[in-house]
Amino acid sequence: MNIYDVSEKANVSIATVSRVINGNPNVSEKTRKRVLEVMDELGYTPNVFARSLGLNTMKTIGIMCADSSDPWLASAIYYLEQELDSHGYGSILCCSGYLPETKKKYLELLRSKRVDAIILAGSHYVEAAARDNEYLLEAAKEIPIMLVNGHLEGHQIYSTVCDDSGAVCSAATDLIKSGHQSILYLYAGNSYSSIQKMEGYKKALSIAGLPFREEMTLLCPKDPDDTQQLIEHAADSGLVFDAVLAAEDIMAVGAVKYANKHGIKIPQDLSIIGYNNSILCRCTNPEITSVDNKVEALCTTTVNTLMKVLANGNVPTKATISAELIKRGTTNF
Amino acid sequence: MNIYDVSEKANVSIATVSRVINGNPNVSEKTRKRVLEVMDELGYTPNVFARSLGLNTMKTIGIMCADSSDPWLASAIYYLEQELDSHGYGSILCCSGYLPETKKKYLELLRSKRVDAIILAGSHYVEAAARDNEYLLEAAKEIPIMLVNGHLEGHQIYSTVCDDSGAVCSAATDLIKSGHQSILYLYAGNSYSSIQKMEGYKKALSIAGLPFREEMTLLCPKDPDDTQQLIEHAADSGLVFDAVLAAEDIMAVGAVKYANKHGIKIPQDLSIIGYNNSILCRCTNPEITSVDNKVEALCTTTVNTLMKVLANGNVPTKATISAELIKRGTTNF
DNA sequence: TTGTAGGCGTTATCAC
DNA sequence: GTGATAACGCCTACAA
Repeated sequence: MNIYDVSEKANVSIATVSRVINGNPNVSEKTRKRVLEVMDELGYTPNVFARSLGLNTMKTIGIMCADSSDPWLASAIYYLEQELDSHGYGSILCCSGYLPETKKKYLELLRSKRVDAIILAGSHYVEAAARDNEYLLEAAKEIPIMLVNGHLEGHQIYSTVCDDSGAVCSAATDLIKSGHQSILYLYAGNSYSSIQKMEGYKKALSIAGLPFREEMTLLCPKDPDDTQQLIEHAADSGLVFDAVLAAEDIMAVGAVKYANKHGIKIPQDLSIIGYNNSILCRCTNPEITSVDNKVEALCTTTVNTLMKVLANGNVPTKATISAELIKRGTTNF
Repeated sequence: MNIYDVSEKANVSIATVSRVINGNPNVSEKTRKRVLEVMDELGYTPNVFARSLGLNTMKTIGIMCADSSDPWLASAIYYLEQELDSHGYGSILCCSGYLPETKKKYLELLRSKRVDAIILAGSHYVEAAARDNEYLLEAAKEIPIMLVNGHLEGHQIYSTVCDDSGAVCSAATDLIKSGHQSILYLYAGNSYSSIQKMEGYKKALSIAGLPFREEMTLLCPKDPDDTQQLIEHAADSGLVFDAVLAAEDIMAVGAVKYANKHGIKIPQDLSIIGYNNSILCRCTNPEITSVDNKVEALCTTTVNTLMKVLANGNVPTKATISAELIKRGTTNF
């Protein structure tokens, strides 16, 4: 079943059939109708492989993420897929893991599939060391690279980021203004957004004239119980704090568990703010105040930018979106 | 940059280059080496479009799910993608939503992309009414359809399911044996697995000689607060229960919130069991006892079955995996 | 062991 | 408005 079968049955040339398929106006209404009927009758669908070969594009975008089961990334994937689909693009998904080598390997894999562009979802793709980002610059020589919540300068590299720094700074400032002096900061690593967030924390302290103390920052695993233990250990060692600001909701959950376990009253004796505004915030008692970093907006903006890029439009290489604090029971403002 | 460029530079025919690419043994070691060197030097990658056209396959599997941001589906996608990748297959992702029309549309979309098979992740694809499954049977005439936690009989349709019925029955029986007489059952809808679970609940009651009472089952939305309110309303209306068995963790979270709000002691006055063993179970206080329905095993089994199918092996059309109860603080056994 | 040539199903460029 | 025909890049009989 191919274009020849259709052309034969409709008594036209394959060129005409092709025109009908592609909506070329140079076909008489009569012919078009006949061809469409035959196509329908035969249940004909154009072969995408042949079409891709000729056009050298599959109208497909590669989406990379470290781990699609991470809640934030999972919803990012959802919004990206939906938005791409609405623009007539398909998506091929790769979970690259967090290691540089595997990231590189999967990027190559996607490139070998000749996707039209690659979207890197999440802030795990831009490393602190410039040489570790070389592979991205390299790939961007060939196809557009879109970063969702990561930032890197380079030809054909476009970033859409949330103002994580500003959001954390603002959240910390809210805590300080409502009377908190010692904010324990829980962070997850040193990805692009982790660094931004940490800077926001430092900035808020600096604005308020409070000193930044290394021991008030805790590198936490992405697990509520492990986080709880870490906090417990810090407190046992004499660390005093009246608020917890977490770079990820899951760590804020750990803080809530810590407080509940030790009979510390939330928010009277301990205020807690999470980040991402995920469903986890609504599972604890009390529910967690959290920064909504606008996954959906990040994703739709990314796709819209990409569409402009693919249409050879001129587009800014960096777009920034503002976060929003969602107030719940772990804070008293 | 194509096979001709390589052949020219290596002073061999394109046939030889092709043989080298495809690991055909009929090439002298010397030639192979030279060709590989040239390929490397030129940075040559075979064009997948041309290859796909000739072979009529892209070594790509379509993955459909209702909503990739659902935690269970998100991890299913993760495991499917990883397992497919390890077998040298790529994955095209589609989020179809929950409506029959859109499911159908996306299935067609995937088919038009000529994927080698389609994996339907989650139990939302098999409807109660036979005629609503017609589109699956139709598609299965052309390519293999794999159901992850759904079951449908048909040519080229393969199912891998968790024994949801047995798991719920066993959990309910545990509750009954530990002294509970009135188990409130929270369910999510009437998908394949929802029906299985409900049957498990009924079976446990029947085995214990307890009556099944319609009013002891609550159809809940996938939201902890809405679920909590629903339970509250039922209790206000005079419904009495000493245990809650939920078909999804998120509803169990709602039950915990209900108990916490009303000062009901868990598990002394109310036992709660969830389903999926997701991260949500570890966010509440106390943590929720939950049924682990083995997403990873379901996914790897599905992919392994698929690989056999694609290799024309003879494989059973249905595989069943057992669930496991993970005991935590919301039960006293 | 290696090379030649035909086919995979489109799209696009010419003529007419 | 329509039709022939040459790409697109690869694989694979079949020949040598």
